Amino acid sequence: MDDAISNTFSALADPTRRAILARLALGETSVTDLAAPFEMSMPAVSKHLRVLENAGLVERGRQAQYRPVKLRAAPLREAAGWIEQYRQFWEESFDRLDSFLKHLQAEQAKGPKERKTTKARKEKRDVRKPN
Amino acid sequence: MDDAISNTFSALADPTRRAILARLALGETSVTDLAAPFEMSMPAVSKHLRVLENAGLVERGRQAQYRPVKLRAAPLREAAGWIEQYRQFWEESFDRLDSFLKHLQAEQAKGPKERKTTKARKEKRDVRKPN
DNA sequence: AGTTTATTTAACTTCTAGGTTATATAACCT
DNA sequence: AGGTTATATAACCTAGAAGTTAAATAAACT
Repeated sequence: MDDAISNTFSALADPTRRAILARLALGETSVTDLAAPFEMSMPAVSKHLRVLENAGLVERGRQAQYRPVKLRAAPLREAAGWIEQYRQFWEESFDRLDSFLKHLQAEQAKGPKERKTTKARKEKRDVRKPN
Repeated sequence: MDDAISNTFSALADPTRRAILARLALGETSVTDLAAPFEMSMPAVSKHLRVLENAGLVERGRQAQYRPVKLRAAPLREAAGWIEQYRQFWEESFDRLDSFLKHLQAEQAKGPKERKTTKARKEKRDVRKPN
């Protein structure tokens, strides 16, 4: 895992971290505060915060002994962007393929000769990590 | 990791899997096809597909020896939903907090007595895994 | 029936994520 | 200076993720 989006999604994949983010939406606060609702040690929370920070989802300040944690929305834009870029396409292609396959099955019922996946293999194309 | 959203984000956190999904947006295809662009073994890709399937992002059919892989958009809706639910709030709160903190710092410059985080601790509230 | 093609399963390895406890650092308060 | 509070770091453990190779399964083609 080294690219930004992977980091973002990975950070969001943990319920504790999502809860922390949700809490932070209510406002900036201290690490101890953030840790309170969870049945886990402070260092564990500290690590989660480190993950969130590495993903750029969170920023840390300093006020006396406190290291207030603050949200950063930028990576969220990226992540949401990635999903949206495909999602609506997928919703379409889901329906499109669905009807297409029904059509194909109806055709195969008559003459089961040509195999769709064989053709698909021929038009193989290099789709290497389009991120 | 056991909840649906965690599974979805976790599945999306891998660039190989995102590439597979991107490829599938072009249409349903076979496992061999999907594996082709990657420098990894078939079983590796098979495992990735299993992950995507467990996350509900993909559905598998059967046509002869082939197990065509097809997209499912539902979990994407959920994931995008989760992000959007907070994102716009975060964008706001980011600005809100920013100006708030500037105001606070200006105040502290005069009389550095009250600590913001101390107050925050008192109004602590149980935000246990709101998913 | 035997071979080829497509895919999965099994049995491993290696690395990392997420947790622990114990200790260190840093700033505040007497 | 000494004690308390807030947080981070170190050192460790365990489970699981991601990859490998080798073998098993399933359907097609002669």
